Amino acid sequence: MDAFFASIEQAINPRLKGKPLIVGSRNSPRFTVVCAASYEAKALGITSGMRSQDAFRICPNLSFVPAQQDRYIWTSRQIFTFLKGLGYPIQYCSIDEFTLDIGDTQNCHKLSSGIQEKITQDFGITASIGIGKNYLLAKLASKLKKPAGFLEINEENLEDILKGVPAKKICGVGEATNLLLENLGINTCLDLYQKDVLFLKEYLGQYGINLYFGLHTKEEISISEHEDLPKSIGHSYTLSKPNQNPGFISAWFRLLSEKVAERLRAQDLLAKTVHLWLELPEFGHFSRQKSFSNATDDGALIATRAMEIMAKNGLIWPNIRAIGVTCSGLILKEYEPLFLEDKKRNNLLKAVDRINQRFGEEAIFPAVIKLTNPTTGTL
DNA sequence: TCTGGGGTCCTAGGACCC
DNA sequence: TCTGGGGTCCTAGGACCC
Repeated sequence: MDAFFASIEQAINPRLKGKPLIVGSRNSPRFTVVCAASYEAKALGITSGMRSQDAFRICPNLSFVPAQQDRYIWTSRQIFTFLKGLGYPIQYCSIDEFTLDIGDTQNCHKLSSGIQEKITQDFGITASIGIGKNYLLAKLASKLKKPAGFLEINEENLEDILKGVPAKKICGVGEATNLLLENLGINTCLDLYQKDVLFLKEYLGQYGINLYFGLHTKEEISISEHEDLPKSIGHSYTLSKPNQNPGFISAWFRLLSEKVAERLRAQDLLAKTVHLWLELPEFGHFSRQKSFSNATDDGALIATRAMEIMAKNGLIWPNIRAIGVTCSGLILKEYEPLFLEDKKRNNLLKAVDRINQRFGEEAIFPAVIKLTNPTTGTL
């Protein structure tokens, strides 16, 4: 989908249509970055990832909408369900991107325009479609004609198209890799496409091998019964200014851990590993992880473990600017707890989840994480 | 000059097992 | 205690994507 979050906001609110608009990561236009920019905003040079203050400098009468994840997730699911109904093997790539294996379907142009019309009709937004023999080429094709575009890369036009596109347009080639490629004299996608696997292996290691086969292999998407488990679930928050108050910091540990735990429980997952991530004004980024033998979906325990990791590394209430808690080592929760104490705790958490589902996300929560101003993060 | 927040994959060294 | 060889798991951190 094109400028997904911004397009949804414009579809819902007609007053925003045709206007430069950004969707911000937080409620306030200050202290936030651009999550998505409408095409009208992009035309002025506003890009996602940019600080919203800078965006306002470029365009003072920019419209601002805080991100409303629920809407985007809902729309994404509706589109996924529609695409799945077409009967081709499908893969979820990200909230606004899906891959279909259409095999040897002859008239892919007709299929594509049908999909595009349906999405525009039902949701008021546009999609771009790329066709290729594998994910990397299809994804590249979809990027080249945005918005509302269609491009097929096939054996006949492949060289013509790739020779005019810089190599860094390929998904996975970022700044560091691009610099390496430039030093090897590889500037266009075609340069990269024509290198052999041994050459790429020599200079890029395992990544070079993956890149070679990713570009050349004819790919198939298998229809797997169970959806893949996520690898990690995490939340982080940047404070408006550094803080080292133990009560304040531990409240944030708990809040982030609760958000993670809630998502674990929603997907019937337990986590074995807890990652702690901190940004310390004096030291920069700090991250440590630890695995535990008993996996958990309890926010209180996750918070305790995160704080243990901090203390074990000699950090006793350091001055903190940003804090993150992530869980990995995720396994499916297949059995209910055996012991009475665990069972009671489990039932309590389930009840809390049900109350919040019914009455809103913050209907009930541990008292220690009561924040009077979530924007500034004051207790 | 990283600004925020949510992710994935890969590397390389250490601990530990047989 | 060191000699050899094979393997897994854990951890820190880099690169990249949206």
